[in-house]
Amino acid sequence: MPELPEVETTRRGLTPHLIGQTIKQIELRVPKLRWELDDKAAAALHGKTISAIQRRGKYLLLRLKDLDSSILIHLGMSGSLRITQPEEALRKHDHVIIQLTDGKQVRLHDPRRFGYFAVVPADDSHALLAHLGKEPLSEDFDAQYLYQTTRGKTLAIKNHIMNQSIVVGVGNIYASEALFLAGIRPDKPAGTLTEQQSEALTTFIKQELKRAINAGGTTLRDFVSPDGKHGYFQQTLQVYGCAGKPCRRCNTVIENKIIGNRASAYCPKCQQ
DNA sequence: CTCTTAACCTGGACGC
DNA sequence: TGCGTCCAGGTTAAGA
Repeated sequence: MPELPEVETTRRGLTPHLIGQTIKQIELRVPKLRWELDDKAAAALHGKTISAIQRRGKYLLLRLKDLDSSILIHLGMSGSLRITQPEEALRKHDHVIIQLTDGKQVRLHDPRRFGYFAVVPADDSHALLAHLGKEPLSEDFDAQYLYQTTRGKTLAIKNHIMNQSIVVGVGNIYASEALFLAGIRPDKPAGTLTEQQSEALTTFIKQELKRAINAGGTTLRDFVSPDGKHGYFQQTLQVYGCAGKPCRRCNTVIENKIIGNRASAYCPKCQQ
């Protein structure tokens, strides 16, 4: 579910509920998600006030007032965060509960448990954050940067733009969509990208991420933003999940190819 | 260093 | 209804 637009939608949904709120208790209901969870570190945050919620790539960071630690959350493949009242019944896979002093709770729900919850240094020196690439919606991420980083690379361009140490937040859906719009085959060796293609790809990555954020994210399976609304960007997907169907542009059947262990849908005619 | 592969997990869809 | 198989939005550790 969560690529950059879904994480950003989550951040925006949580912000009005969490800013200025104080943590009463953090309950870790499983010993580990992607990695071990640390009860002691979580307990040290009791009584602390949330001052801001930031996003870095697909990570969420809850900043805490007067503390040199932050809460780091990753939603993995199936994670979501919801604001609930304490009397609401716990669902299976509600793994982390942050109880706030105003009575509300934030629950991290993650069936596949590929997500993560940790207390990390507020200076973002943690290994998971330290080596992240550029934010795709920043001016830093431009055609020249993409072009330069692809030189000499033989791996597929789709894998390159999904590499979080190059550019963050782009996952399987938006990589597939941006490559379609740019007219580039997903398995094209990254090093063979022309400057013109780099320009187009950069433009469409930014465009699609922005459009998806404005639409409230893509709803696949059960993605729900913290206020319970569903995103509706899925209605505008051109190739992702469309294998076997006619291309919306030229009617050629959309093909599916496994690239880097991930399903990759593309139009064999529109994308070269 | 670059690249590929397997692994971590559960649940839903589908075929028989 | 039930069982087996396949697939899924991400990431990284290990191996080639």
